[in-house]
Amino acid sequence: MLREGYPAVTSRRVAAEAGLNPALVHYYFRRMDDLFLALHRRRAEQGLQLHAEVLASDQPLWTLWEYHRDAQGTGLTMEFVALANHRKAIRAEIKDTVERFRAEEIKMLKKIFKRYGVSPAECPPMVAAMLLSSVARFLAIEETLDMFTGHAQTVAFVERFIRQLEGERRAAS
Amino acid sequence: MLREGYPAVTSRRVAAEAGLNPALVHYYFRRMDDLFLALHRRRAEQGLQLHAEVLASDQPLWTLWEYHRDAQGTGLTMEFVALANHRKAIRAEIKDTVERFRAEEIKMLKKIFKRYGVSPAECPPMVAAMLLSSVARFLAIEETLDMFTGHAQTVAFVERFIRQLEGERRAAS
DNA sequence: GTCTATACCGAGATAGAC
DNA sequence: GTCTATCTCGGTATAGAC
Repeated sequence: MLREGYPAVTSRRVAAEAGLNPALVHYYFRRMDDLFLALHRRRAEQGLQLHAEVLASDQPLWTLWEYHRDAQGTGLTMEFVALANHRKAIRAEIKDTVERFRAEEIKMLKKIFKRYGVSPAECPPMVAAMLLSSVARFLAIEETLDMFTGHAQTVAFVERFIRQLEGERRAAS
Repeated sequence: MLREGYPAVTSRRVAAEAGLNPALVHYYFRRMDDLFLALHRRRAEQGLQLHAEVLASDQPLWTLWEYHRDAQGTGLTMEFVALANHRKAIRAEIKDTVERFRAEEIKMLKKIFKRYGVSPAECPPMVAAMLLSSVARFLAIEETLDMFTGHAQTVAFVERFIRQLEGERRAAS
């Protein structure tokens, strides 16, 4: 899914990867959409786990930023968004998940900004959530094309802000 | 391509849209990749035209921002990036185009920032180009999912910066 | 549960008549 | 140029044996 996009995820290939018969895929997941939904639900659970880790971290902004910077995770998310756009049956659930994650991150950033004394006037937590996700996703997309021009500078620019709030990154997550 | 993604663009469907025979598609574009490349080249030309308009504009930042905010354009660009990721044959050309556009925008922003007296230390033109594209693309992606939470605030946040530099938007492009 | 076999569809692509 | 006809492939999905 990550390497060749969701259209490459076919019952035949899934079976081949598992060393099993294609018919078995349809035994466990009647339609291919059911398979995608199952995968999506598993990812959503893992994502909630990660969110909890962010909140528990003593440098939550750094942790959140690193979480978003993960190119694999972003790549998969993009595939699911593409899937949502092209498959009516699963669109609603994917949209719901994306919205739930956004809402959680906004709540997280509200708490974090309050702790650091950032006034919502100078940077609303909602806007911060959008900017963080935007930049991280953009970088991830370009990396899949082996494009890296300006990435280091952009990362430095973002991390300057994070550093102002919670200092140098201490422990790798 | 925009509505259902590039995998939905098949020789049969292209022919049907044109009211012609599927074999004709292969007559004009031997492989489907040739068709995608032709489309991509036409878009690239139009993009260069738009870049020229940005430079000629008396409010270039506003014009550039509006250009990036176009959801259709962004949607198509995303499809071509997906295409580049999954089709070795056309990957190189698409990557080249994206890089060429980025380079042009950086050059543009250098000129614009110099005119407005923005020091590269506080905001490198390269970073500005990345941020502008990131946010605009992110908003466009979410709009395709009918998500709009936080969009207005984010747009306002970006436009506050633009307004600081070149004042209120005067003429619609 | 796991397999074989198969139906059915629609994709890309080409040959060859007109 | 445009068509008909056709090949081959690989996708989804199901029936039914084991």
